[in-house]
Amino acid sequence: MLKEERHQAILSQVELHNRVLLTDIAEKLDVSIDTARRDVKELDQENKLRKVHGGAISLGFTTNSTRNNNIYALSQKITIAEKAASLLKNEGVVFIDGGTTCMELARIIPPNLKLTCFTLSLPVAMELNTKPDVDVIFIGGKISKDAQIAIGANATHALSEIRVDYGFIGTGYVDAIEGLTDFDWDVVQLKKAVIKASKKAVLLSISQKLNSRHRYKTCDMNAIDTMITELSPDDDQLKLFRNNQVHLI
Amino acid sequence: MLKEERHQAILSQVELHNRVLLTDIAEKLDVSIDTARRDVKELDQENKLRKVHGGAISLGFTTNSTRNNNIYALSQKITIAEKAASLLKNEGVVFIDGGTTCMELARIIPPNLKLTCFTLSLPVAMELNTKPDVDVIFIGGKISKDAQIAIGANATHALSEIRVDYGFIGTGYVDAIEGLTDFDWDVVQLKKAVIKASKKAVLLSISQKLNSRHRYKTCDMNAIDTMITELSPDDDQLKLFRNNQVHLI
DNA sequence: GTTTTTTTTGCATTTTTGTGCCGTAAAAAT
DNA sequence: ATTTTTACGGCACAAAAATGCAAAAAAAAC
Repeated sequence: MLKEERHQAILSQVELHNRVLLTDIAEKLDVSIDTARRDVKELDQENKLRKVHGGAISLGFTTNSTRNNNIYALSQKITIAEKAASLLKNEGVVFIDGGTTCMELARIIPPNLKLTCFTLSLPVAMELNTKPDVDVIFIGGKISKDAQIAIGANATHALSEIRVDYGFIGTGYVDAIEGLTDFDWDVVQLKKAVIKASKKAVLLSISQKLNSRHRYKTCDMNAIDTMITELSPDDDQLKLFRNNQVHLI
Repeated sequence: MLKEERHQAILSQVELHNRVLLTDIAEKLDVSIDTARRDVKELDQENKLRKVHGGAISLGFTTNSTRNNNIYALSQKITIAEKAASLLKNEGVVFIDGGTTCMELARIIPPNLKLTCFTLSLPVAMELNTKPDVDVIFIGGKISKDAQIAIGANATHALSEIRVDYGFIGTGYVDAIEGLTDFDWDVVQLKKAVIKASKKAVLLSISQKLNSRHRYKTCDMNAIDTMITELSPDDDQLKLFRNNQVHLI
């Protein structure tokens, strides 16, 4: 059997079953494990598949990073995400909310950092799932069409049974006096539950949201342990928030 | 024998078998290996075939495999998905599994069909979420890195509390006698739970998976209510499955 | 018809490539 | 912490490709 033929056979196996074991290749194509390994290695270098310990998996699984390039205020959100990432510790257990800012946080998690991440957000879960050393736990429930997060009693209840080191959350509106507010009642219920489940609640918010408010209240500012904006902590725009016992980063 | 004759003979061999060995050419056409090599080299330069170490392979053979960079056997999977979609009824409650075939099913759900869909798969949930009239309920749990589905006791238990009209599932391997098998133990546990939670279990599988088996068993064929392949129900390849009380579509 | 030139072919030699086996290192599993 | 599985480098052998050369065959020229 020609090498090229084997390569084709391996690729079709990978695409058919999404994964293949080296031992299976060796047996099926009647070659040694070493040859199977070398074949897979070459195909991996040609980007035809992805080699993993003990076998290979289809690229289709990993290349679905359809990055949305037109995120509002992306650079600011990346700044925030980087600050937030500095709080992450190896072997930590955290919650990551939905929303574009939290999505950026998920995206920049260093590849070798061991984490356990809870989330309610489908896109965040997908992104986290590309990190080899991150355990992802999705809190199930009915999925909200626009926010793409799980909502409802089921999700809220599931949150009541966990306790994480850090809960990274976003909010629609934030004000030094009114605290965190939003216009979606379901979402507010969830966020309350998240804050309760977090030893430390970390708010990620771009400065444009400061001093804005809406209908339903998530919590007071003092329920927030740390607030992260793209601004320097001693920026004038943050002076109203220094009265509260909130850490600014 | 003229060179041109040999070239024709080599080409016809390649077209017929998709491949040919230099040694076979030399023997069959009664020339030395060197001549065979030189012939193949020329044909390769004329782009009539592709020369590889030890022989030659048909161009179609390789371009074919590089073409389906997206999803393997996509057209077949769409055929299956369309058949599966015909089972969907308005206001129905169904479960949709992960995998590329089930993903196609999720994709082609008609926009005005009112459905409640349970799923364990992140990509399927994302896709379903784009349908305005589909209620999506994600069954939470630890997310499996490669399959991108929720696994574990939590998910299994959550499944035990629901009952859907149809459970559309995929499988890694299927055999008329051995039934459905897979090589991921966690996934098998999940599928068992899905089948239990379904009034009718519907298996979606392309014909290439027929008569293949692996380590762990999901269920016998008779646990499946309906099996859908891209083949016509009276196709010969399905004859072994007619003994079971499985509907074929 | 013969000679010359060009092309083709086969052979020997060297170089490259492919494959299996082994020992050890690294990673997972228990 | 120990055992099992998997990965990787080196080695050896075999198969194939490249190269150079010379003989044979075919084509062209005279």
